[in-house]
Amino acid sequence: MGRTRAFDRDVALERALEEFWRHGYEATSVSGLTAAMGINPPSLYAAFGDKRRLFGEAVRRYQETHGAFSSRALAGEPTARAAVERLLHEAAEVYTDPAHPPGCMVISAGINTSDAGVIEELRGHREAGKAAIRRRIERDVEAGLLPPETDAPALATFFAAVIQGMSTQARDGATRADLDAVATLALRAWP
Amino acid sequence: MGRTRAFDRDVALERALEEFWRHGYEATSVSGLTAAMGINPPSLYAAFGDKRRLFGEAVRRYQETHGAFSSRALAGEPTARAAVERLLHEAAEVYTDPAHPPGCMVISAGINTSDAGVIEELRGHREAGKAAIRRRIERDVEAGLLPPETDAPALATFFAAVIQGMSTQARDGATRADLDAVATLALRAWP
DNA sequence: CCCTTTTTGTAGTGACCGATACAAAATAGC
DNA sequence: GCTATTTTGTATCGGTCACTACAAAAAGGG
Repeated sequence: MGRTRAFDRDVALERALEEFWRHGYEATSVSGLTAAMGINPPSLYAAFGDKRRLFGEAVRRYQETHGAFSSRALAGEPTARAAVERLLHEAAEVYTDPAHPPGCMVISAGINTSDAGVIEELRGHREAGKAAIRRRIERDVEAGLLPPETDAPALATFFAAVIQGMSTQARDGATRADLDAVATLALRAWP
Repeated sequence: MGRTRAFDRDVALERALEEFWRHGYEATSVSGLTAAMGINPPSLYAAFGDKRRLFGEAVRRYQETHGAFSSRALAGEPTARAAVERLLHEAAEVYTDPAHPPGCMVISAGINTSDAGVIEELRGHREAGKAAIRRRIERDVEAGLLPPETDAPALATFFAAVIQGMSTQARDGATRADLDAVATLALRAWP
């Protein structure tokens, strides 16, 4: 019972996600959000709580859609080498896709915000991504596919850093070809 | 003639620089600046013009002090390989120095700001840094120290991306040892 | 001393921030 | 149709933003 909602909650969330992606958490204003979502402030607050919770939902949606290539790449290849290679080249593709803002939302949206909860939430996702790379490499070490002296944590930090650098390069206007070249060079570090 | 200034302009500028370095351009408020500089708003505006021009002076000062290791490394080694190696390892040291904010101000301070002038100014510095790496590599190619098929632009983009990734990792709490390992791995891509 | 110039602290300016009060409008159950 | 419930648009809240008007205070030149 009651008046039915006049907007599509999922579509509005996707619009909000892209605002946060492009401008970051703090630089995204509620008026900018409502304009992008095509609704008024009371509708936003009734449907999503407040700006902070809307951001939380946007991050979750991002991880399940635009950012899901990462866990798919790490889980869907027979070797760690192939998994990381796919991860880097898919990052090159996604980060420069003109259909949405450049780079990675989890990497950039929390930079230069004062909300410690936002910073920690995104940092947690980045650390989880780094740990996933490390575990995928360790799996191949234990399986005998990589030398036992392989430094999986250092490699994971390295590839995480390369991916974060690719995100920044994409925001600076790098093309997919530029980032594919970065990915290829980074793989020369493979043990 | 006239009342003498009661604060040291250079010291105040360094304090402002660190505020911009830690919080970025937009997230740094004038009240935060005046608190860090130990002065009141009229003194800030009389001495530096406005927030935007103070930021410009802070960036110039950063390039001449904390960020000067970059051009020194590229100019002070006999080979491009040694220059880039020094560049990466000095970045690892500077980005994690607890005496000042982590990471690189030129890389992080402009992220998620709406002022297009600020974004463009910092992007210009980043592009100049990338171009300096490329020219240093090209010099060794022309001198016969590197194979003629060496892709200097791609290598420059790669090392620029690694440095930007190291800056983000430093902001996420990476240690100097972590970043030294990243630097060592990145150098495996050397032709 | 007095006059001019510059800096200082106080106390604000209008604009925008995130978040809401309120009542009209729209739906469901009876 | 009537009531209860939810959403809607308008208009606004107190707080903070970058910035400044103003006058007292502090210096130099005569």
